[in-house]
Amino acid sequence: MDLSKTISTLNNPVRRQILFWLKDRANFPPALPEHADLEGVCVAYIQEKAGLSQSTISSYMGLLKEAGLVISERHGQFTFYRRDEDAIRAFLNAAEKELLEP
Amino acid sequence: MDLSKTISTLNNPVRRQILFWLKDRANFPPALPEHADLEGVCVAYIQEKAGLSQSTISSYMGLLKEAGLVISERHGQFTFYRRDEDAIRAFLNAAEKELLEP
DNA sequence: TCCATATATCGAGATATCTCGATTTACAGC
DNA sequence: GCTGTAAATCGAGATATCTCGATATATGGA
Repeated sequence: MDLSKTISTLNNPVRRQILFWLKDRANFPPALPEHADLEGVCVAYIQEKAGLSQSTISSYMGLLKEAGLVISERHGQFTFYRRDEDAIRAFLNAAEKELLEP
Repeated sequence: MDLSKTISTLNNPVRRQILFWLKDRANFPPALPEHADLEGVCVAYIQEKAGLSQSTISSYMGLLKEAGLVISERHGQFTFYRRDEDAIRAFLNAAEKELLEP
């Protein structure tokens, strides 16, 4: 849990929005039939929703992954990203611990 | 509670450290006798502890104040800064609400 | 009023972040 | 192998942040 790294990753409205959208698969177009049983959302869908370039979203997802906030899984040509709920909770706990008294 | 603004204020190790130090007055030199009954720490003490320039610390304290994380009170030539515990808790609650499922 | 001290503000150079388009890599299917 | 699609990486210009020293403002005391 690198608090500094996580905070700087979250210090961007688009990355926070992506993390928010990833709470619910229904925020994205339905998965292809052959991906029906896979968790996560592929980069192209996230990109379309966010309205930024493919390269930007790819690197944003890389940052979110480095910070441990998402998990990625490759299936064929597709990379699927999903939230790491445990890591997100761990970040919030660490932030509380640092910020709150005593 | 402006989450974006608060996060970017916290996206700096020195500002987070200051907020941490302010948990305990004992992290700073003892107050002058004439300030014994006042809450908070003056800029010069914070500056000395942080080891950055006076102007930098003054503007950092301004940012922390703008973000609502600290409260300032002027007494004579001195400005005393102290944590706003309620606002800090409010930030953590807002962060949880945005980040956590559902 | 004049001076000293505490803090705030200003202007600027160095560094980091944002975001893009172009290119590269990885993979699937023919 | 060749082609097409998905994603990752690269290089760069625009913008923001960091941090400083210099200056301005506020206040208290001689």
